[in-house]
Amino acid sequence: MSQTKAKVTITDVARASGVSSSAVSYALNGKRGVSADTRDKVLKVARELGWKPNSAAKALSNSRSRNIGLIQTRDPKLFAVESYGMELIAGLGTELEKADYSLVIRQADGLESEMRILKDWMATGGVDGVILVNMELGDPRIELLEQNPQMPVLVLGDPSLTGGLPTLWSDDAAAAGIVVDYLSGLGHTSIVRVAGPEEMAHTFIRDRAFMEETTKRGITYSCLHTDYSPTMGAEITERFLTYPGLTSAIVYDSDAMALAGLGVAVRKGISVPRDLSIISWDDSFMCSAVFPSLTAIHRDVVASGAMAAKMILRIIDGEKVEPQEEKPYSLIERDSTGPAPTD
Amino acid sequence: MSQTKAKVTITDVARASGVSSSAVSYALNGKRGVSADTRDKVLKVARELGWKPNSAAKALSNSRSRNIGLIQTRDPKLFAVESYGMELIAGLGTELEKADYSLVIRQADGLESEMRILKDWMATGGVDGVILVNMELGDPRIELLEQNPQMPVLVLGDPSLTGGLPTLWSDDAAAAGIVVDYLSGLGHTSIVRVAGPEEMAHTFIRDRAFMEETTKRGITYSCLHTDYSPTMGAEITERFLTYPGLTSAIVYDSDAMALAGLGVAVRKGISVPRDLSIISWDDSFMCSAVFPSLTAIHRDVVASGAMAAKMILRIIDGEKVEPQEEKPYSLIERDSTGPAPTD
DNA sequence: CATACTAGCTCAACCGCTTAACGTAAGCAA
DNA sequence: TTGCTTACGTTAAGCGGTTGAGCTAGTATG
Repeated sequence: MSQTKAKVTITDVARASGVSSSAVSYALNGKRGVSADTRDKVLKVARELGWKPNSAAKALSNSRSRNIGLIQTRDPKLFAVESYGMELIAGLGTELEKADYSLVIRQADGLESEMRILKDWMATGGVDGVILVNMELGDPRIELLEQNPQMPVLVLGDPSLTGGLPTLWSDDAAAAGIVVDYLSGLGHTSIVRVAGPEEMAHTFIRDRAFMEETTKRGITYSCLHTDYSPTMGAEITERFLTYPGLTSAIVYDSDAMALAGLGVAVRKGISVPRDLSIISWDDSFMCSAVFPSLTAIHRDVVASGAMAAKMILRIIDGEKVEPQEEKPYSLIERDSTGPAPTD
Repeated sequence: MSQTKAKVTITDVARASGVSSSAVSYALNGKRGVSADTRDKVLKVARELGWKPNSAAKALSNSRSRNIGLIQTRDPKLFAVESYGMELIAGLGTELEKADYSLVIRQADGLESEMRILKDWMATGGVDGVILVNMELGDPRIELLEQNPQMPVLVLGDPSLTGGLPTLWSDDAAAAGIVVDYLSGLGHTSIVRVAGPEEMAHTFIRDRAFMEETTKRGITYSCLHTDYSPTMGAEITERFLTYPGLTSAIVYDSDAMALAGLGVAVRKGISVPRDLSIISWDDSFMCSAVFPSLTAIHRDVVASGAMAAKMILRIIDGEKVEPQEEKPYSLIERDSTGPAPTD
């Protein structure tokens, strides 16, 4: 085995193959300027010596770090609650891997520190592009990135709220329609929604869509916003269920809250789905594992992550990328939903 | 506002403050060699121009990338199932952030590709240190890193299986003792364990510990290994519960499998905890949200991540770091465990 | 046969920052 | 005055690659 001693540089390869370092560079990068013989020789030597290009040198020389940046905001504890983050990373990661790109993750404890990190990346060239997630209403990141068009960016969020930046988005409004349709079809005339934080862009989109869809069908609709924590989801459920007959269906904006809500209902002796139907927005293994299993709005986050990776790479390559829609949500019917109770 | 036009380099700062670029470097890095006046001037100019050191240049010059590497193996879909990964990242991230380090994540689809990535990092200098997780028995990564002592590494795993490498470890054997003690105290005379994959180092440790602890107390113990998927956890539970009276307590190696197992039991009309006690190894919000809530072995993964970050940074700084133990596991008693049924 | 062109290679500059080595002037003691 | 420090700056080399501009020898062209 080749004992990788110290760092082996292009100069070592050059010396060992009896040519200049430029020739080595040409050979290794498949450029013209060297004969086939020399190229073979160099490649062979490089392989034997276990040469790999130093990433810093390469980055400095062609101003490309081969890094994609992703910033995690929100409370670390809450993060773990959601499968979204991990699935996204997995999807991004696998696809970036193929392009020999790395995913750089930084942790922010709010929009301000996220802005700082973004500015940092723009000034230091630490990443070749960024992916923005968890967009808020009037998000300052949009303006920042619009003002600095030299930094490739992909926003995961609704195009109506992301300025002119390239986006990958899910049609949450359509999904809201599916949910309302479905519940309405089961005879429910009232829907309660335990939503995410009000300032989140996707919450806003959903809020509006639910409002419209329920109004259209003459369904009573009421909505309370949470911080996405299961605890708060449980509290609100508790409050709603204290007055029986208030609603026959609750839609949760996350699987974690749906699970917590289900727990509350069961504890209160409320039968799901006989007395109460529950829908989880976002599907995960929990939804199918728990009893009764949870009807859920499903989307393939890993696939979206992979798609996002492909898009940001194209954007980095200078392509103009149009807003693209994810594979649409689908409703997975399980045991937590049923006909509205006939009182 | 300062319109960040193009990249601003140290040379720009030098020109603008009328000194050489070296003087600027000294000034900005707080080194001696410049007068207080000059230093102030330079700092002021740098701030005005919005200068930030180019990370590639800095990395090239002092052979420090300020990146810590973490490799995700395992099936992306399975990943999302566990909160462990995300919590670890969160813990690492917040702590690295303080030291102005970034977390670089790469996705591998097996040990071989993980080895490739590690070798890559060692040759390219892409990261200053790596954190190894999900250790397996006879893991080839140990040997690789031992042979290349120039690459700082921290292993998250039991010191008995990680050669001489620095480790941060949890005392799984002790926790196994706690579990067996607890169940034994409740009068259970038989324990079934739905474990993780056999090749995982921590599974091995737990296997051995459970075997010893149960033998010591004369408890019937049987164990089946899974791939950690909730599906497989459910299947095995199904199989075990087909013969009633086979066991009165099941311990699951992950919260996901525990939830799935609970679902199976409830569906079969088995009362938890009256007829069956369930313990989840690894606690998460699910365990408290579900009904009945799950008694669980708890550890603070976010805190461990933070500790791991501090350790790897010290290792990078050349300190010799002794194997360190995480805050010990604790058993959180909830509703899924109770006295053994008296037949 | 002189000229032009091209393939194959080397030189040297450059990416942006660090740092050892050196120069210079001021400060101080003898 | 000389000699020795010390403080403050500059120059230049180097980190490990890339790349435009030569240079040289071989081949095609008129």
